[in-house]
Amino acid sequence: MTKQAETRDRVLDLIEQLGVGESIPSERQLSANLGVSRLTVRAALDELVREGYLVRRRGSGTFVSEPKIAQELTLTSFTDDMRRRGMTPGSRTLDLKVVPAGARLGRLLHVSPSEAVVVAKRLRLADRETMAIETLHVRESLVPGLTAAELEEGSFYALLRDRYGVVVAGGIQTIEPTVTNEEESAALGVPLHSPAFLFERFSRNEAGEIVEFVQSTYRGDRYRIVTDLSGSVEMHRPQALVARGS
Amino acid sequence: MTKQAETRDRVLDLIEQLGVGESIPSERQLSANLGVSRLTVRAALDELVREGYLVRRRGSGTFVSEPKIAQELTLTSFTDDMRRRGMTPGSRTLDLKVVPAGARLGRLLHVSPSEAVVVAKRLRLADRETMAIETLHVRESLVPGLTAAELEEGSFYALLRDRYGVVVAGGIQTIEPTVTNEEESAALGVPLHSPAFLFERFSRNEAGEIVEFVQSTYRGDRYRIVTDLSGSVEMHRPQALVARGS
DNA sequence: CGCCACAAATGGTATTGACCACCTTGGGCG
DNA sequence: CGCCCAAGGTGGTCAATACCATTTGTGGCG
Repeated sequence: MTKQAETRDRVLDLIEQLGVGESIPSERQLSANLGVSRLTVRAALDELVREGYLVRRRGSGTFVSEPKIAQELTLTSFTDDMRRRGMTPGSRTLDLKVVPAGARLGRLLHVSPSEAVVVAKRLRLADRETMAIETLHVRESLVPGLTAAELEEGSFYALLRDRYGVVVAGGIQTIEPTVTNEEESAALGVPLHSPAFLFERFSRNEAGEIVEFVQSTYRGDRYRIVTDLSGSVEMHRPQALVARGS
Repeated sequence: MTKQAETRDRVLDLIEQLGVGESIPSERQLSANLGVSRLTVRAALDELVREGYLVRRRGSGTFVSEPKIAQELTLTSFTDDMRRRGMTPGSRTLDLKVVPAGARLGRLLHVSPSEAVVVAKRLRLADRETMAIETLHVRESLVPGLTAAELEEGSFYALLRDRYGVVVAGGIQTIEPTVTNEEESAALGVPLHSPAFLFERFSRNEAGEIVEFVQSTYRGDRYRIVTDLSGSVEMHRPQALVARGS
């Protein structure tokens, strides 16, 4: 455990005992109290400021900040995303098949066109209501024996990690507006040609290899993206997805 | 100009002359070459790493990273957003009027219904092509004498800061999918009922007062949101703020 | 020829000391 | 009583130095 990490934890303890808007001890005081140099304190505070726990005010002090809606949220998992806002996530597998990748999928997943690929179509539910319809593409060799039932149990990423030892380390996601087609309208329970988000995500493991390609259509009447613009200059970090309350 | 900012600019120059994947000089070399301490170099590099220009490899060096197209695209102004995408931003004011806020606008802007409000409708251009149509609402007392021409010159936020001394410090933005109506289709040059993004943004100054309310409709065929999910694992921290008593 | 250990170089962490720019506050003056 | 300004405290920046952990290339040994 580095001193910086220890300092971070100590300050986090302090933060928990304080209310929003109260000030933490000055950097010099923390330095003396914790027996570390001021620069180490600053490095730890830098981290906490980046994460949104604290705000600095030059000449004044460092204060506990209001919890930000957008902080701590990751875009990676629908399951986590829903849980964080108190909704119960669910999943219903509509179809699961193993097929040769073919030209298009092979190119997208960076595998040979003859390689076996699992293609699964499923509904994503929040509080038993359909929030999105999703098509998942993943190399069959990564998830041998994957069943439709397993896909409904919990987070796919947790499954990947715990059962198959595949850790999702990063990815790229694009979002565009679209309108629902017949299949999507029926699945989501919305009128034909309703506005919707189309999410396309490529996930990579630590080695940079593509793990999955996912296309999701989110109903536009119940799902919206909320971004917190606080600290627009310095904070080049999180964007978060937030489901609109019903 | 602080030494750190100078160092940052120098390194940025170096980056432009190098290709992706090439290494910049070591921190110690930069320190010697630029005549600043290694700490200052590190602070500057920290910033560039945060912004995605560089990646560090312990024991190996610091390298130019692949350009991340738009990972914080919605966090800044349209002007900055387009520049980051390598396009030339522009603006054309369609209409600008000063009207009483009324009930709805007064509530949104947190002002009296009788207060004068500037309502401006303008096209946002990228490389001379229409990218979005936007309606801006701002208290008239904040921007006395604002003209249509000024709105076309550059970033509205730069104008607010430089001419009116109003610094936008934060805000909340929501994004939802929609389809274009007649006016939007005509303005954007797309068919009626084309998919589009509807952005709604509330900006606040440092005091937390609402500065502006903006509604923007972005054409969905040319504008996509791209998010980089790398690092989402690291950001997955225990959240003490939720449990904290208020 | 191939493997391995070691040395050099790199970024990561940490200390001490100093000065600056800014904000807050309290005391003094009108 | 109220205003103003100076002093002290705060975060922001910078220097010089030291040691650690990791990576990598190279030279020597088998």
